[in-house]
Amino acid sequence: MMKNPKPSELETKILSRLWDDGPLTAREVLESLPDGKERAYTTVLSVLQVMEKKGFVGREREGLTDRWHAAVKRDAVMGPVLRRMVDHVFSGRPSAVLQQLLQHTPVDREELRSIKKLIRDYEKGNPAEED
Amino acid sequence: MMKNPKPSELETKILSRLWDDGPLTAREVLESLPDGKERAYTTVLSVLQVMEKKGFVGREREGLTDRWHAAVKRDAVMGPVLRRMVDHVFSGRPSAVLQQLLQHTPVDREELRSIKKLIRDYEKGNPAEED
DNA sequence: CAGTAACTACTACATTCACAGTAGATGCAA
DNA sequence: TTGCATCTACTGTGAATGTAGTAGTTACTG
Repeated sequence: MMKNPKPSELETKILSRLWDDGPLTAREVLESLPDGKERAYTTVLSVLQVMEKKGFVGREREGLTDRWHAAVKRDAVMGPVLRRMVDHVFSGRPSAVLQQLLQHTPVDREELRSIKKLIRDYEKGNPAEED
Repeated sequence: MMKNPKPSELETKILSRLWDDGPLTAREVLESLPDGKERAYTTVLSVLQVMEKKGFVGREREGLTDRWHAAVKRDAVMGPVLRRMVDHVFSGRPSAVLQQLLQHTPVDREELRSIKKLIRDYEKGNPAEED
């Protein structure tokens, strides 16, 4: 449908809510936006409507209100975003991103385990050769 | 100096060039921008001038031209950006970011080594330094 | 059935971005 | 010393973004 019309900042936040907690009403989205910023109801609704035109979200009527859902997968959106970031800002070095991550975000034991597993799995899938 | 006035898309690309290859002239920046897009010289210069006002970059005269350099550290800018991304888009799970990374960006042997080292160091409670 | 509450559609608007043209300065080539 | 090339400063512009108001619709309340 669309190639990679990157969602804007606010659009991304909205998508994240939809990805995490399935179909939500505009009001629910408004009230659970991850940055806790004050916004008018119509602000979120407007953005949702724009996003619908862009194909990022869809909706179904439920009773007297609409429930919105993401129409694109998190991977499909964020993969390319990360890819661009690695290429454009970290000189193609994903390790540089990981470094920032470890340094600037909280990584609990569970997270660390996940991370190590990801790497083990990756190595299994891509037997160390290349160069 | 400034809290976290997030640089725009293009500003970030420019910063990335300055972070990687020290002071550059406007023309050098233009010609080495990581997305390979065609732009006028004055476009880059304009953006650099705006960035200077924002405190992102500085310059020193060298002969008949200015050499621009980053005035903020990569970590100071990208750390918070990544942090926000983790919080707002990946529900606070840095591992989810790494997963996207492994899946959508090329990771050569050298990179994989770096990544593993980062994690070893992190576990040692000894976050790796720079590069 | 009239009033109110909640929702949606449509429109508006200030700001920021990305982009670039023009004019003026300055050094180099001939 | 005149002209060309290149640089910087300044100004402008279309589009996207984030924001919200207004009007209209729908349905429940009493």
